[in-house]
Amino acid sequence: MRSNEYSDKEIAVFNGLAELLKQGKNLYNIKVSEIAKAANIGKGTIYDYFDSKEEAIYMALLYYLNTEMTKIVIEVEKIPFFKDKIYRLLDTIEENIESKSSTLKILLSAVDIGSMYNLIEENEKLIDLFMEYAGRILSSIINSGEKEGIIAETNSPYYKKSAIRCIFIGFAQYVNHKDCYKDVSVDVAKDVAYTQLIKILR
Amino acid sequence: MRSNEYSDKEIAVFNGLAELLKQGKNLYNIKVSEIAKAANIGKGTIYDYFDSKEEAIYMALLYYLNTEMTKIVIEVEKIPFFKDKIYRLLDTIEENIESKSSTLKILLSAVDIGSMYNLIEENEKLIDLFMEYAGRILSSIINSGEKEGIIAETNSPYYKKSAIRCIFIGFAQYVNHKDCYKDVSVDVAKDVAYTQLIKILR
Amino acid sequence: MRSNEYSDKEIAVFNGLAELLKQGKNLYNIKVSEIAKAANIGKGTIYDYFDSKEEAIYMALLYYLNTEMTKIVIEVEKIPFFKDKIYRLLDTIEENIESKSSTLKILLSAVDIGSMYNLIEENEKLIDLFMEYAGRILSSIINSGEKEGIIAETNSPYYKKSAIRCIFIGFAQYVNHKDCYKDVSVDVAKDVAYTQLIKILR
Amino acid sequence: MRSNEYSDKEIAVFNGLAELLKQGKNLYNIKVSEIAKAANIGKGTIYDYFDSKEEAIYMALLYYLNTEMTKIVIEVEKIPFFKDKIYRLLDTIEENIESKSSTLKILLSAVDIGSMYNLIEENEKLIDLFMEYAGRILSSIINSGEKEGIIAETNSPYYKKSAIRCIFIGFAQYVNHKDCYKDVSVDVAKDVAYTQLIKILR
DNA sequence: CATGAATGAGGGTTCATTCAT
DNA sequence: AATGAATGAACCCTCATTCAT
Repeated sequence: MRSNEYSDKEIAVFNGLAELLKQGKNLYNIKVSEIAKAANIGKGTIYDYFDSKEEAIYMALLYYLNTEMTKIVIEVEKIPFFKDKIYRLLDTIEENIESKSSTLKILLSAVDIGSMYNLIEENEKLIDLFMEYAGRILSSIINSGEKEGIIAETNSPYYKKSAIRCIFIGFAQYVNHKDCYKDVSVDVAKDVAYTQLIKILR
Repeated sequence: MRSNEYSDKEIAVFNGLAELLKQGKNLYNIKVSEIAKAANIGKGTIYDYFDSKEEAIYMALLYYLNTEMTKIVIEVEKIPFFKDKIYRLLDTIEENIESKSSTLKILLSAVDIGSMYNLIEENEKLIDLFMEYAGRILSSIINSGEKEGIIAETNSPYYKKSAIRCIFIGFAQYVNHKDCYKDVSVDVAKDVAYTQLIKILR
Repeated sequence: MRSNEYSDKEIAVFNGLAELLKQGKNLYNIKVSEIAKAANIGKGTIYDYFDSKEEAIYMALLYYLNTEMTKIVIEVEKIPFFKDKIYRLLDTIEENIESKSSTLKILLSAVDIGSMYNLIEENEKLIDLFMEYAGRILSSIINSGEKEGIIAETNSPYYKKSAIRCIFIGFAQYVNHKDCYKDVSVDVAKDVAYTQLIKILR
Repeated sequence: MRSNEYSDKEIAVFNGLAELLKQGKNLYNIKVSEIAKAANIGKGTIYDYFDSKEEAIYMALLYYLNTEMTKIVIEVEKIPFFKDKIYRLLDTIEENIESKSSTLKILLSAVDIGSMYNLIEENEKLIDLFMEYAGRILSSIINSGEKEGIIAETNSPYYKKSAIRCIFIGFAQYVNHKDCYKDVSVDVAKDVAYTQLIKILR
């Protein structure tokens, strides 16, 4: 999925939308006129490239999901060691949730939200796409873990995948509700996550 | 938080809203006239009890969060044994996610969605309230686990809580995306979750 | 037109309405609920005595027009001398325009406004009624003026009446836009009015 | 205040509103959809040029007050002689009150009515503007009257102005309530007005 | 008789979409 | 191709009126 599959105007719309979301606008109140302005194009132009506002938003989410997840997948696949992969992803999760301007964060909250528009079917595609990327990341991690003898190969594939997924989601929850855990630093939370993961997978 | 804190009309609005959500209407497109119709009251009556559509929706979410979570907390606290508690909650998660008509499911997806309206602050309250209930459930589980010697008391409170939370969220993910795991039955997924939990907590 | 032609509730509505107008509420935005509250009766009760909000307002205007104008007519008719009559009316005009709480002032501005509601026909009645009272006042004045030899009887009845009317309206204009005439005191304005009147009628 | 300060659409709204008023619609019940229809534009377009219905109405009143009063002022200032000025204005008053389609008549009744909307402050501006135009007309008349020796210069400025104003308002009253004076023709009423004026000013 | 809770028609305003330029 | 002025359907909310108590 290369960006040059999209025209300049489409990219402009995607970026304009991302910009608005970063500024705190929420996806549900967003107006076409705002998108057009943020994209520096005329309102009518959006309708030359998209059939509706909803489609434009959906395409933007899709674009960013691909862009951002591809970056992460590539990055993780480049890291040779299990532990480094895990910590890199914990860092990524932290950054993306903490940062107001993380397109991924917006995406992740948007994914479930897509249903707001009558794009439920399309929404499924977004989720599936995300799962696909997640699958690739999990595979890469399991690969390393097994090579390094950290993961007991007797565990079922589901067991292994769900274990890793759980740990990441658990950490994401921590970051999301950090203020509920004032006595737990981020580094401690990461170490806890890693320790738990090791225990499960052994 | 007893229901008789609310007037009949308020309850009617809450139920009407739940009804609509169960029917697949989504929270973002919902119209006041639909709510009124579903609640079997006049449109204007809503405004005798709530200041705005948004407030009505927020109050409904709050009401159901309290109602449903209270039920679950009470149920869990009545169960004496660790393992039974875990399996009961796994069942609850399964039921709530599977069932189109689960108000809790709607709630959980709505909670993060509440931000759509300009009730972000109120939305925080909803999340905090959920976290509070979740905390009570976790405490009850940990209590049993420690009594029964399943949970090593040397683990930090955060370690214990996050472990349990992770496992539940992980299972919720499974149920949500069941079709991605066609070779894994629900019972297997539950057993995996329990096994993982035991491993982490030991 | 004695007040005992009206029931207590009707009087309550009239007074409530007057109260609201004195408080600066304007006749066009006034709500039935406000009238009911000001009248210390239930909203529904108004409909036991009036067919509609508009009718209630119209009846109140009529009531006050009668009440206030009757007072003025009686007062003027009691005064024996031409000059005193004129000055008494100039005083009355001043008081009524100056005072925020003058029901007559409200009435006079309301009279032309009555057309707002679809009571144009009724509005005509209000104006006619006012003209009738005005006619009695003018007659009384002319009577005195002629007896005292201030008014030349050779003038036509229209000439005489219009002269007096003009002078009063002119003074009313002065009071209404007093801030445009900062160098003219009220007493001077009254004297000017009287002087002009004498000149015309002679 | 030239009309090209306004866009075509604004003028269309002004004219549409005037049209509606001429048709007997009253300012208080007027609907945005009616204005739009009368202006031959879409309802939404009004909101591209005005912030609210009230603002649109206020701007229309302002526009017509300026337009109509400017016309009258220019006309009067062109007339060289005192008597002709007076009779011209009496004619103008007659025409404007008689004609259902006089925008000025509508304006004058609207000016005091403006208070209905919450534009009381703006309403003041309208009245002040009217007074300003009226002041120019009075000055022009007095100027001629003094040159021609009709007005005794010993009279105070207020005396002179209020005299003229009174006469005009008095005549306006006659026209407004013509049916109360069935034995007085318009021409007689004008002559009476002029005679009275001469008497006062001498 | 008196009430005020309930109603729903109605209207101001917004904003996605169109289309003439 | 690109625009943004214009549109009008849609929807939230108000408030005059009703009617069960």
